[in-house]
Amino acid sequence: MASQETRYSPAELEPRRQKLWAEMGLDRTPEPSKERRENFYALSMFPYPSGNLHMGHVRNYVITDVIARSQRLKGKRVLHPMGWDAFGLPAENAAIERGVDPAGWTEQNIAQMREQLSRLGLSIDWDREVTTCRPNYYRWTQWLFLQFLDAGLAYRKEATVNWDPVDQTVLANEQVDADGRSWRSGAIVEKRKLRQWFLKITAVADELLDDLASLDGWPERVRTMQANWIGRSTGATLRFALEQDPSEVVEVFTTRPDTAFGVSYVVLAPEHELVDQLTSAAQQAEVADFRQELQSISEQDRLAEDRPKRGVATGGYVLHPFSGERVPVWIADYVLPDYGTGAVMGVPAHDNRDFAFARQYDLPITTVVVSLGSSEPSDAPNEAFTEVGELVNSAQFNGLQGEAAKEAVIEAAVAAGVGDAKVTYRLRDWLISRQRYWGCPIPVIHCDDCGAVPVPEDQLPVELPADAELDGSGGSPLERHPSWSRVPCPKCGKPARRETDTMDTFMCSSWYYLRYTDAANSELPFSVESTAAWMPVDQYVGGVEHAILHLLYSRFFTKVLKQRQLLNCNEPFRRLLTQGMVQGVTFRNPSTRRYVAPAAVTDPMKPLDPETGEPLEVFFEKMSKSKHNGVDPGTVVERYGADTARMFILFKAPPEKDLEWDDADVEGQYRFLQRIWRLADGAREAGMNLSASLTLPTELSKADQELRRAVHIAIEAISEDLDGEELQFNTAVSELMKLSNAMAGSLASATEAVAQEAVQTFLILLAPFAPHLTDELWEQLGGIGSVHQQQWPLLDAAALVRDTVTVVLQVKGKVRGNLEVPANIDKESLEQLALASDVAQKWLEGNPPRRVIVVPGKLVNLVP
RNA sequence: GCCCGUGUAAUCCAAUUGGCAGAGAUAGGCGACUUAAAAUCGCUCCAGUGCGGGUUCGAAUCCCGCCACGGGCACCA
Repeated sequence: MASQETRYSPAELEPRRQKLWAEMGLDRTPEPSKERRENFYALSMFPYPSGNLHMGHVRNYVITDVIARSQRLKGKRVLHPMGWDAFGLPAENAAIERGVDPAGWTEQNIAQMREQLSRLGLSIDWDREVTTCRPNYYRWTQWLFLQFLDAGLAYRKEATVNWDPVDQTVLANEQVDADGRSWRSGAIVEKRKLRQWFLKITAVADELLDDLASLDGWPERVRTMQANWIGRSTGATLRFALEQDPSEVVEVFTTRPDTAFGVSYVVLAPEHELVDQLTSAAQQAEVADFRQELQSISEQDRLAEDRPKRGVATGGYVLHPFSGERVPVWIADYVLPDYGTGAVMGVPAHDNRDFAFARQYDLPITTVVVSLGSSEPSDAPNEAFTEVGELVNSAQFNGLQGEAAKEAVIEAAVAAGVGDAKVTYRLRDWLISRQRYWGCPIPVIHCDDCGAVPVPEDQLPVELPADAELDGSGGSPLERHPSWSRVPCPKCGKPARRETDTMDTFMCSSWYYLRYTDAANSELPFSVESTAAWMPVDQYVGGVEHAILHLLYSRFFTKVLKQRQLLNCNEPFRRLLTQGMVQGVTFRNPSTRRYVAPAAVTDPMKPLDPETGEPLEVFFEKMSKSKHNGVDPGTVVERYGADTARMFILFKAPPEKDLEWDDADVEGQYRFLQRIWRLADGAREAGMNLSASLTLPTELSKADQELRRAVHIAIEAISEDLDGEELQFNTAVSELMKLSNAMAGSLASATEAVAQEAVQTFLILLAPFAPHLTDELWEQLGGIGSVHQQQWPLLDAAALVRDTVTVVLQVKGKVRGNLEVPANIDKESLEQLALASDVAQKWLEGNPPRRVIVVPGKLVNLVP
């Protein structure tokens, strides 16, 4: 009879399996258990619905899906949801450019992306889908804003803020990069003085910083980035009274109160409010010129470190808080108005900046700290001594050292009423106002008599008007709307105006993971019970670009909601995996700097510019349209199937690392899955039936033992890769390949029960990675139910045991031979065997070794 | 300048955390099958782990000093 060979055809099989899963409700979240540890929350950072799924999304969601699927097989109740970060500028810009409706445009994109996502076979519970731009979601974003307002953590103030001239809105500090560019538009931001809404994230700065230590499931570098961003520094304020009016003081912040007696001058930021009062008549013109000049240069230039420090004397004097001596007051560009108190004490002997400044303007340098046990201070040091040490020239503080010196000075300052211990932060309050239409309206009404009045809860949501004019003419579209903002004051009923700013979209994404736990709740954003069951998220997966932004804001929300007793967890994300980028091969002509599309390159081994014939540079870069190096997930899925795409992405690189897209490797994965198909085909033809109940014989042949060993090695290794300290999908896939190689050579000749165990185990282990193929084969081989409803295989430690092991025989640390010995041999016998071996005879030349190192099961090292 | 990460075969990546540098894959070479090609199967070439020291019986792994690349922070008082 001819063989009934079948073909692996993902295009036919994958949609069919997906349909079955949907009918079975396989991805639905089970009722959570009361026992928290039975529940597992697997979460991907939700996407902005641009309408186009890209490879970065695929990598993100496939990683989370493997985790979700494997946890289900391990018997956990899994929550694995998906949603849309759907407010944002692209929708509004599309409206301006093409006259489309932002809501319709967004919904259409969501439908399109949901469709693209569904082709990947992700086990997502779509019943809990969350869309931040829909009133039934943003109603609760508004409700939460009112919680912040009620807690005194939301306030409006006039401040110098970052203005994005391209997107025509303000931005939070976190949304401006080190080069002063907007995270979205890339435009250099401008400074503007505006009245805006802020959330008081600084109120929990200490918790945000200190609790980083508890996040041992987070990458170290993300924790460091957050710590740097929060930037806590501990020190003191000292007050210097004005000479001409001792009731006024200049307050400085310093981390080195112990250097107080080394002050030669005080420097104010040019913007400091006391500058005018301090400036003498003689210095008026010079001070004015200097301030004028600073106005004309950009923030960037002013802050560039390599610039020489510049300043002018105000002609005014203050009095030293301890000695009462006159201290001249300067203004200088290196003192920033919005850090600390906007004023510093100049201690040139012990601060590099002050030292440079003092040198430049010939100001006195007084040494007041010397290194421990050192001699006399040098009169003309050539650099600042910035370490802590022993105080000299410091009156009653002489001889004190290090921290004790700092504390003594602070204590004395407090006692004399001239200073306080003080902690400052780099972190600023979160600016959440945006002058745009497509965002969540801030639920506040401004009344001339009552001030800023919160919209009563029963009037939420404050919905966006559907008929706002979006023509890009500048200014807030809500503000220009003829009627939307005109409402009566909820308190007094007089005509009042709605707040027309919308919220930063990061507000919407700071709590979406809580909504998933209780997505249909119409009474509250989420119940305490539902978050208690699921929170914190067990595994969060997303890009490292949110190391500060989203991840810091979400931690902030969590802490505030806990204080408000709306939530009972301290940190939202227990474990965090930051996946690397997906990069595409890029060809560039080094002389013209132009990117050449890979399709135009005839020989990828020796790439030449099709126009000029010049050789091209080849490298990998983040996929983008302008570089012509994007690979469309849809095309790949169409050609090879979702399982191949998933396998490739997981196998090609460790999850945190950047991944270089390579068509040849994709082919390789496709071939692997085809081999699996043929392997199963063979087993089926040989009559394998997974539902047949077979028992392992007590005596196994050598070959059977080897196959079982391979199976259980795979169970052990893959379990560790998926659930251990470090998630390693690439090695898990290679373990699967190893097992399949072992099976290919031995399955046909193995005892029936051993072969069945091997195939069954293999399919379950592979199921999280290639869910469609494995489910199909499971069915073809007569398995009961779906492969995804099975139990994760149990490790049989006995199967790993070998009768004999090969130990390495070293002489003086160099490998000189092997020894095949019983696995359970004791140390002494192993040593005897080693000494008696030919290798020992040959290399020791009859002399007894000085030392013998025996590592049981591994090696014997003879040291002559 | 400071902090973090990464350097292993032509390429992507492993290495039970101090124990034979190679598991897996891609590409290449050879062979089998084929009239031929593709597919498939089998075999196979290629590194002593970025560099220089050190600790150790033994180092990719630990320590010290460098280099390269990537990322973060940066006049923060």
